[in-house]
Amino acid sequence: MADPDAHNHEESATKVRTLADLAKIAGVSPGTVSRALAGNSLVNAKTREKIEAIAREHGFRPNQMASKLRRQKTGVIGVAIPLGHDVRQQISDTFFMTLLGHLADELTEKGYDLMLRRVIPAQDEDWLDQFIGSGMVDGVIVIGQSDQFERIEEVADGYLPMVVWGNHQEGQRHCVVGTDNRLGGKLAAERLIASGAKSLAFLGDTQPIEFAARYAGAKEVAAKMGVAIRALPTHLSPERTGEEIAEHLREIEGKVDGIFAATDTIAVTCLKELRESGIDVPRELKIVGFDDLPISSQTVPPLTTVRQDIAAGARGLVDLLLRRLAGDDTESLILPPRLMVRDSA
Amino acid sequence: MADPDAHNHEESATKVRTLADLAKIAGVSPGTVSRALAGNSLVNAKTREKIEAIAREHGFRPNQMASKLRRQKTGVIGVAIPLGHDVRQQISDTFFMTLLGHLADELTEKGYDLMLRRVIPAQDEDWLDQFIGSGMVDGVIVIGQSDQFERIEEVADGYLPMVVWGNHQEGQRHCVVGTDNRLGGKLAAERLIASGAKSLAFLGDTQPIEFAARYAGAKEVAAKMGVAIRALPTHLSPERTGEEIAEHLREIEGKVDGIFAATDTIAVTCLKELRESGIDVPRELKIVGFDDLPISSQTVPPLTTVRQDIAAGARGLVDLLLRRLAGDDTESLILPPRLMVRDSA
DNA sequence: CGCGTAATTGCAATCGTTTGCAATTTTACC
DNA sequence: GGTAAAATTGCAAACGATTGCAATTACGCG
Repeated sequence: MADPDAHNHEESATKVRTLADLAKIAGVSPGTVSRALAGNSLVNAKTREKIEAIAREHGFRPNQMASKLRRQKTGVIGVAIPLGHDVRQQISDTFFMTLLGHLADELTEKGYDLMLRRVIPAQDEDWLDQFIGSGMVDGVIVIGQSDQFERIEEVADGYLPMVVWGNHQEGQRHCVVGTDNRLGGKLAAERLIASGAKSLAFLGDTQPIEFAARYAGAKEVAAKMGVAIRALPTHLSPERTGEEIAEHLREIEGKVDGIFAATDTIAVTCLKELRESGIDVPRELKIVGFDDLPISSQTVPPLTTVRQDIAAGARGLVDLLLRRLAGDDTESLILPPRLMVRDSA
Repeated sequence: MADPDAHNHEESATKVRTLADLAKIAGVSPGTVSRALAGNSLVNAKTREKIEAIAREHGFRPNQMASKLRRQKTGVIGVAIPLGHDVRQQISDTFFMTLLGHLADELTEKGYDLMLRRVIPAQDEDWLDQFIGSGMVDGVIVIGQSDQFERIEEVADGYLPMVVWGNHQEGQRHCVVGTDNRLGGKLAAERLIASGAKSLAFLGDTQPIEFAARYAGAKEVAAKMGVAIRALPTHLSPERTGEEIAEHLREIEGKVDGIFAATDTIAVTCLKELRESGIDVPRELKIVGFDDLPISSQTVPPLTTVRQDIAAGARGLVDLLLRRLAGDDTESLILPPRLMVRDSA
């Protein structure tokens, strides 16, 4: 605090870059410096203060690589975003990005750094082992199972500190945090039917198991209520999606009066296309989305959607991962979805 | 390829975790294994193949920490997001997240990993030195100057491999990539005035220099055209912003007929509040935003806004950083904004 | 077949910290 | 003041890969 010249890092005659350098100046051994800087060890208070002062004066900071090598832990959590089906789909997807933001918050708070890696499994089927085996991370969070369910399962058998955002299936072996997609799908379908829809369509790719589960839930309800439902595969890549949806809409015009969109992003595009076609929502066609993105309350009409609690998801992911790092073989965490009734259905 | 049992990583009697282990099996020295796995060295082709086969069979991967320590480079680029004024403002901001996504793409493509760190300068004024001095990254990209302009300047003097997303100011020393905010502000104001606005308001926080420059540009045009303009400070934190904007709108009702929103996020909220108040856009009130987020073309009415080319920005950031890593003291890169005329003004 | 050169491989130092263990200094107490 | 116990500090061996230099082997050619 009473440091008269904290700024002259540059001026200091001798560059001190290693513990040894600093040790020489302080007149102690490197070991002592290490302990002093680590803080909690058993070093004489006066010695520590002196060392800390010198360190501050020279802007010294111990080399992390060496430290991590020696301690065999990195303090870094890897976050992988597999882009399975539609390349470039998710990295620009608001939902995943928001989740990522929350993850960054949570991890930082717990003192971990976050290493982000976008992977294209199709190009490199070894992606997960490589990330884990790289020795760069203490644990891994995978955002989205994409079409990599099996691979993740395999890895999970031999690698504890991994948690995945995605869908939970009966008997799966990897630890997952995610919304109950099937239930969400049910809520959506129930709502559509309750508000008068007689014939439903699911807009989205049914390959990814998250989406498949949403569709399955909707299908179950539709079957029970004696309502038809069909799936219209829709990609998420920003360029094609508009055109594709427009096509679908033309195709189903008059035949379908209730749309369950796999994500809000799709739903919002839908709303836009419908507005341009002069089709009234919700009178002629009802729509329910999924996610409850910030935009969804601001569309016209405001979107009825199934909410995923992203912040809770991020907290869960980090929480479980830390427990796993501590050796605990945690259970999965399934979050309840919540129907946000607004005006589109 | 002709590997009869590539799967039995687990079964392999002896765990091979180090170069030395592998070397023993292959009957060569660790040095040779290192060279063989590195690929490009001068190792006998047959020896290399044998080593690679063994490595594959045992799922061996060299320890990164050791490698990085020895080679004195990490292959990791740090990406810092300083949350200056409004904590939690930017990490959930669509614009920054999209930029981050593109950065991840670009960096991955160039073979770098990305370490993400969210920092709250107010809590830790040493954030930048700490990130750089951590020895964890070869270079740093800072997303947004926030209120940390001075600190960044200081650091830039002694640290070459840093590039910042943000605003460019006459004579600044750090290398920046960003949109010409002042010009963007001018475009916005010109558009508002051209479409008939007689009295303008700027909605946004004028503290961050990016926003300040946008406001300055608008003010310049307003002054030249003899039109009034006022700034209405608006925070970006998701919770308060709606209420705050509503308040502003009540306050200026009738007095202002043209709004320049500092970001599309603000503009979209504005549109929503106005719709609820029954104020017609653009007839009674015109609005121009900034960013051109994906949502902006889907609002009602579609938002006229100033477009920032995020992808080009990310490419520029990475490109300049790599040149700086190679020792080149690069110039800043200023991208031209583009007015996207839609229906809100 | 012998020798010179080129192609491979092995050796051993190095990157900078951490940490168990031993050595030393303090402190406490009789 | 002396001795035992406690508190500090120093020593030196890891951590695991890389790489300059030296040593060995292979190859070409007269």
